[in-house]
Amino acid sequence: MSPRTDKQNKDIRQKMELQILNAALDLFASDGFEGTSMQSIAKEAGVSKGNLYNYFESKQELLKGVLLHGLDQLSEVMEASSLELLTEEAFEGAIRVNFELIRSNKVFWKLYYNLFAQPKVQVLFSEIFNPFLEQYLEIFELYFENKGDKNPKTTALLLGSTLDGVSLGFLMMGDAYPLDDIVDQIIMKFK
Amino acid sequence: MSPRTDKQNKDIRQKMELQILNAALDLFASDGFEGTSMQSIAKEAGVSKGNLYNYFESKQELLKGVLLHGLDQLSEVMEASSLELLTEEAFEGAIRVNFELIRSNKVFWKLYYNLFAQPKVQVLFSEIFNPFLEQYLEIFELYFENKGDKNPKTTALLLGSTLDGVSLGFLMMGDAYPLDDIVDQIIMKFK
Amino acid sequence: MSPRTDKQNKDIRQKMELQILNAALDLFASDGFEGTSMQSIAKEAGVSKGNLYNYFESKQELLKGVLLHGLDQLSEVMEASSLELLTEEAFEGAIRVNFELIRSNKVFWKLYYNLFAQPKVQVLFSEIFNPFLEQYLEIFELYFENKGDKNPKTTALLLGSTLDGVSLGFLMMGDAYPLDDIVDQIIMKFK
Amino acid sequence: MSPRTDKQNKDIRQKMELQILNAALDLFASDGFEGTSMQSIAKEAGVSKGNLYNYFESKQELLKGVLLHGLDQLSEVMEASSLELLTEEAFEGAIRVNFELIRSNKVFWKLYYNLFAQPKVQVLFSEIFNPFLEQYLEIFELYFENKGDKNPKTTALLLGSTLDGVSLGFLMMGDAYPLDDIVDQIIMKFK
DNA sequence: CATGAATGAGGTTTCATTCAT
DNA sequence: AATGAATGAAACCTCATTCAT
Repeated sequence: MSPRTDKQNKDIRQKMELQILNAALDLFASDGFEGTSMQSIAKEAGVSKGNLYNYFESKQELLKGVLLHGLDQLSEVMEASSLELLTEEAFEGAIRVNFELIRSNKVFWKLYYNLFAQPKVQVLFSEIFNPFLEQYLEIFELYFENKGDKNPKTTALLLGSTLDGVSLGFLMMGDAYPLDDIVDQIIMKFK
Repeated sequence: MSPRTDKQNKDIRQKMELQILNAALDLFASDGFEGTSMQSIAKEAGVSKGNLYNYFESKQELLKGVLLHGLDQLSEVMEASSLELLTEEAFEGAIRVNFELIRSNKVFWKLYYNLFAQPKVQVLFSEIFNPFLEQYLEIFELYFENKGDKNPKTTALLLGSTLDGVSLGFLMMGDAYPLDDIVDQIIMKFK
Repeated sequence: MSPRTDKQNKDIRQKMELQILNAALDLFASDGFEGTSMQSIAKEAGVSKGNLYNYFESKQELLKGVLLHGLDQLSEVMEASSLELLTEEAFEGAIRVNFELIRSNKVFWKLYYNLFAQPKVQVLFSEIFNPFLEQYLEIFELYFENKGDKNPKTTALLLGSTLDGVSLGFLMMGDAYPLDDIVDQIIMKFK
Repeated sequence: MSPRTDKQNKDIRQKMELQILNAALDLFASDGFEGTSMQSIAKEAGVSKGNLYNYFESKQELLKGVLLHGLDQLSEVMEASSLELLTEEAFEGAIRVNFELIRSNKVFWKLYYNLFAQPKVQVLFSEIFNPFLEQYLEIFELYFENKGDKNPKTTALLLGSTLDGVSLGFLMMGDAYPLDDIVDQIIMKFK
């Protein structure tokens, strides 16, 4: 009956926070942000409604938390591919990794593209993902520039948009979408 | 003392319906389907809330009306491009026309991509656009097949996804997006 | 193209009124008063909503019309059985006729008992049916008094309530209710 | 700082639920089911509209709650009269008790007969009361059969309908209805 | 940090009735 | 007498958030 140590408290808090984030991610992705109630998140996460607000001070903040958490996980994987110049192999690898990431966390990416064109949360969305996206684009731009492309910026944008379009198609159509073949073609067309 | 003639009523109905459809399109596109209230549509259209329901029997039906109306306008323009085999010029023309359409009706296409990944209305969305999309894909598939492509279906899918991605990028970024250059590149890569 | 004569106009009006009354009766009986919309009555009767109000100035008035019309039809049949003293045969006949009436116009009686215990329309209901019911009771009272009953009023009330209860049961249960046998028993118990 | 204990919460819920049920019973009985708004129930019960829905998830469910609560109270009283064969005294007692119950909870029975012939809630009504009514009928059937009645089923039905009619009359007319005398007569006629 | 009862604004929809013609 | 477009109040219900404990 001794009081919990600080560390214990922190652990508990962290675990709870993770439960909430996971529950929210699942529900936001499958029912949409507006279509998900705080009630249902609380239930799914095994928390009381009131307690939810001790972890995230509003629904918007919770969404922000979910997105940041997803980005965190992403960053861990991508640490390596920093701002260096890509070799051809590294370029191909980056493309393939990109889709591995999507395949391994479909739910997160469904949410991502669900929010992509949603005006109501666009500011939040941009705040979070723009730095990430810009870095991505820069790496590609550098790569194309180095290959002698006259319009490396445009090509990088096109590649980015292609990745978006293909990701979206894969996420919507599921296994009917021949992702591997398509990735091969993308690489062929851009490498 | 005499009742309105049928023609008068028809005129009123048509004009009002159009007002409502336009108001709804604007608001759905800018605030999202769930984020738009029937109240606000009524106000924007200059109708009473109640009268809205004399024209569309539910919010869903109104959305359906908006989408079908957009598709109608589209079909008028695209009548020509029937299921014939495309020449290289026709192929290039089809791609360019595709983006002309988007440029000329950004609001509609914002709504389109806004709904694309929204679970709550996905069934309705598919019902309306799938036939249209499948026809599109078939035409491209035929074109690639005729060019000797071993995987015409895959290439057509990739092209479709690329168009989606680029459209989305253009709609989100606006004039900062170098659409013309990108379209040129798409044509180069696929022609 | 000569203008309609007054008589023609009256005929048309009468016919239309009847159509409305019948439509309203059907719908009130099957969906309840509050559950029936003026819209649906108009449709069923083949009139426009607006025109409905040229015949009955409100929903309440229309209900009143329906009830009065039903009572009218009733009175036609019952004219004979005026306030005279009943013989035993006439008494038995009256009971049997009562149920013939119900059998021959179930819809009206469904509405009758539907409204019976509905506070919202009770005033209207009483206004219309009380005179009729009181007359009925008086005849029975007279009959029982003449038979030497010490409490003819009470017996008449009990008979009235029994008729109500049996009618209600028959209307609710339909053919599963052995109406004929029950009527025989009522007559045996009261004659 | 500490949360309410489970017991406290349970107490609050129980008390509130009872308040709501009572308010709803009163209003449903006096204004009808369709004629009563959730708003008015909330006000009468001293709850907010929203909180009402924490207790009953729809208006229909609230009605169900009201009916089940009434039936519960009934069952407490009637436990004794199980499926045994009735003696003449017990039979007379059952009839008298029946009306005691009605006298002691007029509001509930007003609602009962108000719903009896209402199409919109008939399914719910049957679900709740049929088992109860069938048991009642069976007991009477048994009693009449044992007395040598050739048509015990019919007689039981007639008795049931008579009880309905008399209850209805009493509830509608109030003290002007000579209930005691009438009950005596019912017993005389059926015993 | 934890609970769940409570609030109240706002959402979609229905409908009796009026009105211009 | 006839039409159906239009109104606006009111109905049911949901939900993010707060609060007492």
